[in-house]
Amino acid sequence: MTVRQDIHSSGIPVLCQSCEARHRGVCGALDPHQLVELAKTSSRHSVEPGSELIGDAETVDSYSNVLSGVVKLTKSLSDGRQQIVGLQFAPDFLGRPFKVESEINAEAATAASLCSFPKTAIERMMKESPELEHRMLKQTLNELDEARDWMVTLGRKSASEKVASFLLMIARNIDPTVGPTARSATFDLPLTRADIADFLGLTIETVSRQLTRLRTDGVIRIENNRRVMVDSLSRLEQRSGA
Amino acid sequence: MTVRQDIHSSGIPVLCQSCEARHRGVCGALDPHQLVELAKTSSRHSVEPGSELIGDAETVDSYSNVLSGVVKLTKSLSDGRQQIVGLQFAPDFLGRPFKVESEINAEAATAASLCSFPKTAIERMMKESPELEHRMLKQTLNELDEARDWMVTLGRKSASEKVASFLLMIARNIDPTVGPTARSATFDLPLTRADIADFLGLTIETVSRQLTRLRTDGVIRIENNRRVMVDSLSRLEQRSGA
DNA sequence: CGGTGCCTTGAGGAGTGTCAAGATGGGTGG
DNA sequence: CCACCCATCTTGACACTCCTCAAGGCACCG
Repeated sequence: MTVRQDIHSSGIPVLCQSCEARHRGVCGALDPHQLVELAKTSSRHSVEPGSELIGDAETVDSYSNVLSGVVKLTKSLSDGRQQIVGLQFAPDFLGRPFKVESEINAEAATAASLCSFPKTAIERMMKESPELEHRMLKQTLNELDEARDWMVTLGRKSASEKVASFLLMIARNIDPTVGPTARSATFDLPLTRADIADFLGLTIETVSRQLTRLRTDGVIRIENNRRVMVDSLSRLEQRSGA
Repeated sequence: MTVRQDIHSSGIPVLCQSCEARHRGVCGALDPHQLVELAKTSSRHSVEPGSELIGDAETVDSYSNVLSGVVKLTKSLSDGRQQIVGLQFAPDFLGRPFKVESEINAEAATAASLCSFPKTAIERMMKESPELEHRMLKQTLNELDEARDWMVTLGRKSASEKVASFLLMIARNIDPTVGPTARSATFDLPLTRADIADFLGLTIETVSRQLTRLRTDGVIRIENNRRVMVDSLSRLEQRSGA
């Protein structure tokens, strides 16, 4: 036991030993030596809801792993209309390789903790480690699949289907007890009504009305405007347009 | 001259010698030996508009490069509502690595020519050639950027802004003379009104009305329902919401 | 010359946005 | 502990955009 543990954790930076990104995230592609190198220039930090992570200047020359919380990726039109184009959960990788400037903004939707490292460090390692680039490719492909799923929602679903679809997606990402066979779910919404509206291409009022309707129809229960209980996920799914 | 040509083309399969994908596409990542290997199992073929390329069975175990024409990627809801989630132009790569079944359909929007090869061949080469995976990552990141741009269009733009945005995007992809500084453009629409509607999350009628409005306002001219002339791209851009 | 797709145009209505008011809840300071 | 404030959320009335349904035009083809 002690020997096995020594084998597995020998040389792994303290910072990384209990880090989820080392397993399911991109850091899983790195060997102990590379982890040590990366950890030298890495730092964990916590951010408050609303903190700007990428966008108007600031942290443009670093990448991060999301360790907890939810980060929203947004794009805006010149007149202020906004659209959320992605949500990142742990242990997603945050940043856009091979591009100096991003037209995307990233903002903490909830309290969140991140592990950040300089762009140059990761980009150097990507050149050396095909496995790292392989993981990046896989995550990017997954994000592309998600983006295309949401394009269907944005383009072709009604307001009530959009809200139901959103709740389903959050349930699957937030409630750790929700597997493929789960029948019910409980979770705190990581987004305000305004964020949900920006995610679904609706207004705050429409989101609120649809949530009220789902509540009065007995599909969901809501506590404190944030906590949502879904007794029958399949009933919710029926309303999501599938 | 002859010597130089010999150097550059020595050992390159005939199939590939004049192929655009060898320059701007993923095949640019392969060395002559690998090209020869891949070409052994590759085949070019032309398809007619409407041909199903990925989807209900058929060619699920092969990848392709788009050599000419336009391919539309679609997703559908169970009740038949459809959304186009991407358009592929030459020399884009077509296919979803690391996944057995795709929930995406691909269909030729115009007459198109493709170069296809077995999944296994590419996947083997990706393991051997980091450069190939690097190119795949870059294309995937670009597609993700495009998808997110369209999410803004789908979620936050009005019908007239959507149609203007669509025309701009097509102009930039189709008319070879359109650079960043071009003031005007002429092109054939690669999509029917129904396709445009599926792309923009609108109905055929709304698309038609908005095109008519752009025409009566003098922003575009249309011949034969397909050929579009834009005298002032900046006027069109003003109407795209930017 | 009549079909058959594809596109356009019109009239009317449903669904969502807009504007405005009021409710709720969490935090702060007295 | 209560009073107050502020942000967030809900609800209502109305307007407008876009969808639905229906008819008609146009080009291509047998």
